[in-house]
Amino acid sequence: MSKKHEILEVATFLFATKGFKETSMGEVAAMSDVASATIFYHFKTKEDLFLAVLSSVKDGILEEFSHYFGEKEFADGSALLEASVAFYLYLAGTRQPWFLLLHRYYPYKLAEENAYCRTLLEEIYNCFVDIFEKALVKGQADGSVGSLSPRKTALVLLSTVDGIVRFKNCNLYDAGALYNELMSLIGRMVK
Amino acid sequence: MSKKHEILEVATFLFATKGFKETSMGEVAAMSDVASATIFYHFKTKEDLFLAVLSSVKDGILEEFSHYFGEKEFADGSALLEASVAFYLYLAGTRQPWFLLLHRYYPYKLAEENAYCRTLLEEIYNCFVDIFEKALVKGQADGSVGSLSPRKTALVLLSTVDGIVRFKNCNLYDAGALYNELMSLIGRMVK
DNA sequence: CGTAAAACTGACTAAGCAGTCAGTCTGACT
DNA sequence: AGTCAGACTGACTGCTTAGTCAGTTTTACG
Repeated sequence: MSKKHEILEVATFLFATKGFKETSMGEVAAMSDVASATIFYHFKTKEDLFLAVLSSVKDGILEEFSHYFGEKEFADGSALLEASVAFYLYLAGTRQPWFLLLHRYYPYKLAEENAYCRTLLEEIYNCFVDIFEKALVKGQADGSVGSLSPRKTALVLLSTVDGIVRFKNCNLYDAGALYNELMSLIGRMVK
Repeated sequence: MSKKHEILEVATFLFATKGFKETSMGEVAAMSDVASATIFYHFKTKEDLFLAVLSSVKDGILEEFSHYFGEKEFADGSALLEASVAFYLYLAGTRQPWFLLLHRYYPYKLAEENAYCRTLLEEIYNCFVDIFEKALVKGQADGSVGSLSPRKTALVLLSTVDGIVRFKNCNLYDAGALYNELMSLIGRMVK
């Protein structure tokens, strides 16, 4: 593994688990087995390193998405919707650092003044909203979903699953224990 | 206003809008029109100051809650549930700093090693979950809510509204635009 | 091999930070 | 007036940190 890639992986982990300000470049360097000046050779500033991390997270999410939905076929919109929720929860379980990162405030603060950061966040969240919206539209076409605004409903659905993942990552309660309840509630919600 | 109280108000605002690590004691002192040593006279450490802030937020939430639900009567559980969601959104609008604070990761990180912090967070979230749960139980008694697990459903509802508030505070999309949709979706969800 | 660019590093700097301390000020009570 | 406790402060310290730089090592290639 190239040192640049190693730095990126370590930084992803530390920014996610400790936070941006709480992570020092020296720490990243030590864990990457690299001199701290090496980080500044590959990434101009600490903020630059963060943007590279966020970009790699975006790439990872888009890749996982196409891998998960790539070849599968779904009976109807309702089944696709359920699979979409399951995908989100699966991703949050296997890629916890990504979600820890996205549940911190720093990226959104940075997005206020940094257009590139804003773009990255929009791509990530649009991806998620689109998954839900497409399932709802498909469901309305085949009759498995009732009449409602697909976009707005998708946003509410994303809020719900994202909220559950956040609470889980904050150790407030367990997402797994809510899985069945969540699915039946969502089913009734969009019927 | 006593200087101690002034410090607490300024710290609440700064911890909420900038974050714990990103806020310096010097900054709090300057905005409170106080010498920085004065803060350390009233609060032993920066962490202590944060806990005092969180505690005052908890008190504020409990007070707002009893004020809002104090004398009102509700036709049925369904109406109470709607009022509960409205209360959460109202609070998030009028007391944005409280929610910005609660949507940061720092308090939950601190809660892992600090029992007092954990207690404060539990009191806050139990308050919210209880509001929803009580409405659902009342609704099941009067028939306006279907058969479902009140506690688990309350957790899902809290995730939903909390998720919407977070997205709004992160400038991802507007909670207001979703109000009507949200209410009708929740209504269908618990029917 | 030679050499030039790219990758990497140790030693450094300047700034910002939480927290301390010795002492001053204020106001209440005698 | 005297005194005493609590409120407050300026000046300081020791530590951490992002970022720099001049120089060394590694790599790619003719």
